[in-house]
Amino acid sequence: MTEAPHAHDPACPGCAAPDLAFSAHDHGSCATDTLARAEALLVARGVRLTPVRKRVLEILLEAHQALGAYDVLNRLAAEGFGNQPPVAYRALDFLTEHGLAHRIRRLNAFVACMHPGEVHAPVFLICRVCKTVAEAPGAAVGAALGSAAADMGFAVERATIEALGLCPACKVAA
Amino acid sequence: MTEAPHAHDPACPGCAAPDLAFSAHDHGSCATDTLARAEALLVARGVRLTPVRKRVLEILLEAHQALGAYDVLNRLAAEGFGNQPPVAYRALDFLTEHGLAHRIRRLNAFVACMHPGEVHAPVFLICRVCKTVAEAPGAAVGAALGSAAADMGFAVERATIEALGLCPACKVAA
DNA sequence: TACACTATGTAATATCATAACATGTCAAGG
DNA sequence: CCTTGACATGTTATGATATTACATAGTGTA
Repeated sequence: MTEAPHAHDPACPGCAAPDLAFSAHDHGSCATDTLARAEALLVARGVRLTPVRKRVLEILLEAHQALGAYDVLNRLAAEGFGNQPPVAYRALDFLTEHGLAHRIRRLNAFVACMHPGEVHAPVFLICRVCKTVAEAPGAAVGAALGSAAADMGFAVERATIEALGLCPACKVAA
Repeated sequence: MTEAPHAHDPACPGCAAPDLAFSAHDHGSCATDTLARAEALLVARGVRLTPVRKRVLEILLEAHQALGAYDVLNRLAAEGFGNQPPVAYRALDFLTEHGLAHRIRRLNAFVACMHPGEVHAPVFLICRVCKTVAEAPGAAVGAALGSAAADMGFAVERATIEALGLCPACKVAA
């Protein structure tokens, strides 16, 4: 991580994000932890966390919120990496395939996964006011979906489950 | 409907689509029924099913599968309606807002809703082989999602639930 | 008719994503 | 050590999806 750890700041949109969700926490440590876990995981799989890929993962972790591919690209370009879309998309695709990042289709954006390696059917909660994206445990939802699909003879392989609504903070404010 | 009713044809991708899902049925009648229900519903709400809107709904019903906005636009343009994107997007947005159509985010596409007026948290099953989109009953999935979200203090307002996998026919073929 | 309201048409542009190909990097086998 | 093959990155170009802004036209009502 290049960003120093910092305490919870209600003005920071990232402060209600994945895994630690809508509660105070230390960005720096959760990000470094995640990055370390990610590296170990990829080594175990025999694939490489190259500079671009690593930097993209760091960018997502630092932002601690959903970023568009072009947001990521701009930051990469500013640091001397290639400045064409495929540079960002390739790294994001790689991270997504390996479960280190998730795509939020509703936002055309990507977030770092906060618990890489663990099996999880991700469920995303998107606050329509502050745009914060939280990753909720999705086992029960996934099971319900699998069951509804099975009733129709359909076999689920992947699922996109995204809820739009109000996070606790914005609910209070409203 | 401008398309004549026809019996189930395994070669027709629409023949495994919303509501009647993955089983044989009569396209013409399910489409005309749906259109009639839609009209009644809008009259009751005091909004207008104008020519463009009606035609877009018909196009979706005829296609009986997910169509991109530009697919819809091309058909409209061929029939003398405007040929700029807003023409299609406005009609599609209107239909979506009134529950007459749904947006499939994974496909950047739209499908006609087969049971307008009924409250339903739509769940979509997308076959990765034949691209067919089916709408499954989503009450249980929605409830699970609402509950998982509530545990984190998040209030769900809308949800996107889309599963990618294999439909019965393609499962057998594989 | 005049007015307000809604809907449609059109131009221009923004945003998101991929195909195709050239170049560079690196480690394993000769 | 050097070749070779696999993988990764850089770059050009283009395609696909979506929106903003403004002009025009229809609709119902006072």
